[in-house]
Amino acid sequence: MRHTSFDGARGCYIEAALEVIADKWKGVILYHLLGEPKRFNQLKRTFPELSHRMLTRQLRELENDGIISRKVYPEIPPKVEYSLTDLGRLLEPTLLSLEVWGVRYIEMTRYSRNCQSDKS
Amino acid sequence: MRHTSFDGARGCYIEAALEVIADKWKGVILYHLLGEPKRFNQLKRTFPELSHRMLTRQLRELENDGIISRKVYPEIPPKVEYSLTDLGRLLEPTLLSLEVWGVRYIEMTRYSRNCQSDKS
DNA sequence: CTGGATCCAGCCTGATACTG
DNA sequence: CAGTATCAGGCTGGATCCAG
Repeated sequence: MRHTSFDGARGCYIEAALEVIADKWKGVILYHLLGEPKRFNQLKRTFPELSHRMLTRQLRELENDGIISRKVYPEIPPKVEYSLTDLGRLLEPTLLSLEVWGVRYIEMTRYSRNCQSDKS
Repeated sequence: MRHTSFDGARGCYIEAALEVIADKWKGVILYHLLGEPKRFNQLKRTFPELSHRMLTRQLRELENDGIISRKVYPEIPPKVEYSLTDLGRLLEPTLLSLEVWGVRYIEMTRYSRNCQSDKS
């Protein structure tokens, strides 16, 4: 939306794309949704550092942008599943490409970090 | 594919990647550096919405992350050129892929924005 | 031209409490 | 379980000034 003057047509598309997914959490969320649909708490557990509120917001935004879809099961207790839309699934090559780059990045910068995903 | 293990530690790489480039401006800057090296003001003019301060910061961060390199010409007035490093250039497929997605995104969301402007 | 430092308003975020 | 509302505090980014 806040898409204003730019240096030409070329930047437009990537800017639009970045506007939607250029966010660490969004990217990671989308990445984790590449597989099967996930429930809210499932995602929440996946990202301990991501607060409840933020996760909610990110999911909302992604949903509004048509990248993920939210399926509510009218049950008690509530059950909601998030999955990629067709549009979201189109991001798969990009995300995987980014992951590949991430590997290179860590290699080349000799990042001596451990890939522990559990920080709970 | 290992689509079943997206919950695991594999997220590390994409997380690392997103941590570095998951920023609208960084992405756009990198995109525009895919071509020839650019000077500071050149970039600044390219992104009117991006403030002097932010551009400086983003460039610094990208530089520190080894994605772009900064070449200073010891002249008066100063001249500095920014270009992609080898690592940064590895992002090209990802960025282009993202751009392609951006096209789809705009199409599918029926974004009625006009991306035809002049190319400078 | 490039870019650092400072000030300050505004947004954003996490925590918490509450609803269905 | 899933999600919203509220609020205080921190962080961020823009504007500005200064420097090489």
